[in-house]
Amino acid sequence: MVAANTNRKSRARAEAAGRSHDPEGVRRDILAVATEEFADNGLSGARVDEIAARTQTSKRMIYYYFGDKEGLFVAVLEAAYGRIRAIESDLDLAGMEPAAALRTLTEFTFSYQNDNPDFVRLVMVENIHKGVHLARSEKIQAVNVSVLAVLRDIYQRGVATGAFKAGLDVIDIHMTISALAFFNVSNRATFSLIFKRDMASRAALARRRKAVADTVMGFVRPD
Amino acid sequence: MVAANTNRKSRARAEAAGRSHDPEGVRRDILAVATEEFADNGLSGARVDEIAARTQTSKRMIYYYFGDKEGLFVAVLEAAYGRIRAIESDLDLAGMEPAAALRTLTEFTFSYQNDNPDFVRLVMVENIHKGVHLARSEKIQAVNVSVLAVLRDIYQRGVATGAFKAGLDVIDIHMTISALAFFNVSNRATFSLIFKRDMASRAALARRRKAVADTVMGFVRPD
DNA sequence: CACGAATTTAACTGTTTCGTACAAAATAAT
DNA sequence: ATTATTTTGTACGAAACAGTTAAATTCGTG
Repeated sequence: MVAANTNRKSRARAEAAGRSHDPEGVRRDILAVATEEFADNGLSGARVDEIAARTQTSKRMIYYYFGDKEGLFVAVLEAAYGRIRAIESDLDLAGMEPAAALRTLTEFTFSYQNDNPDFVRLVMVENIHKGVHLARSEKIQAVNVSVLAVLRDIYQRGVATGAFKAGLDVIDIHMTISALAFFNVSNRATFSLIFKRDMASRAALARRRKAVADTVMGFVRPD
Repeated sequence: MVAANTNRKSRARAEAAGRSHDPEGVRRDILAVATEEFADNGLSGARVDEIAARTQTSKRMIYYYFGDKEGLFVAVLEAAYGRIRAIESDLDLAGMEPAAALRTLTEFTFSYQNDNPDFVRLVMVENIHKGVHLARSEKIQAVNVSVLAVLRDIYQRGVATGAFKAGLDVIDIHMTISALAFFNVSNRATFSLIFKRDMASRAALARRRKAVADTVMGFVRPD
């Protein structure tokens, strides 16, 4: 009942000395490369051979650990969703004043998506495929509901103090935040091309982040 | 200087009688099928053989008219952008009161994107590919700036009457409208899966359309 | 109606790509 | 010591796939 080679000591040794048995390290290596490859080229566009070539290991190991290409994609999605959840739970918004908390949450979401275009692009790819891989994964389903709890707390406190308009749907608010943050990454190529607008520079991001936060605050503002 | 087989009479005859030479009809047929196929499966995921099989014509004609798979994709994008521009220019917002005009424009955009998921999905696909096909097409570049002129007129009139807050960027407003309308289609699969929210029913769309319009109005509303 | 240009048909080519087979060895757990 | 897990490496099969060759048909035009 002891976890195989996953305890800290043996793993650390394996990595440091370049030892040969390090299943978790191999998985991480494959997942990191596959994340980039799927984010760049989509599910059909990504090449298993190319992923294998860019890892420290071989194609054989991809199939050993992930079964097939789609299994690898599911694992990549799970890892990506896992990362954002881990970071989200680090935010301490319960102690802040409602308006400040909502603005902070919005700006954090915006910054996270912009700092992690691979996550956004994976979600785009998964949506092109109608969410079938997400649906297949049990791990992910429970993940993102935690954001809603945080937001619900902020909103209810805001309504109580009169800072926010009553009667809004928390999922609506979340959708608005997500949409505005997501679009800046997902549609950057076509939008900036058509409207000749830089969307990736530090200054442009700061400007847009403020506009997005203002938009969200405008939505919850009482009449 | 007379256009070959493209005048109305001969085309109509060709279609009606099932005649063999009908270049424009063949192009339309291919484009219609390819639009669905690319929107469903992405650029790499779409299969030329599958597109060919679903047309009335053969694979060879795809290459005859569009050169290669990417050429076909560019043509599909051009046609999709062309359609939205054609409809947008039909809206008569110049005569409306600024607030009503902005709300109408927002709701129209929302409805158009939701009624035309293939358009949204094509734009997603193109963004996965960093906009390289859009960049290659001269036709599209000039297209979408017309929306900005309409929006600029509305906004300036609204500022003049005091209905809107001054100092906003028209592209920012457009981006907000686009993001909120787009997301409802682009991320429907993953979002509705995670948050167990129906986003496609008539009632859900009406609700969300109002929320989106309220959000936009909140953004331009004076302090 | 002749003749060159445009359009269409049908079978074919060569490569890419996912996934596996085979054969064996190093390492870890018990 | 023995059993299970992890790793290496190459080569290969079979299907999927984008794109082509070449000839035939139809059409506009003089």
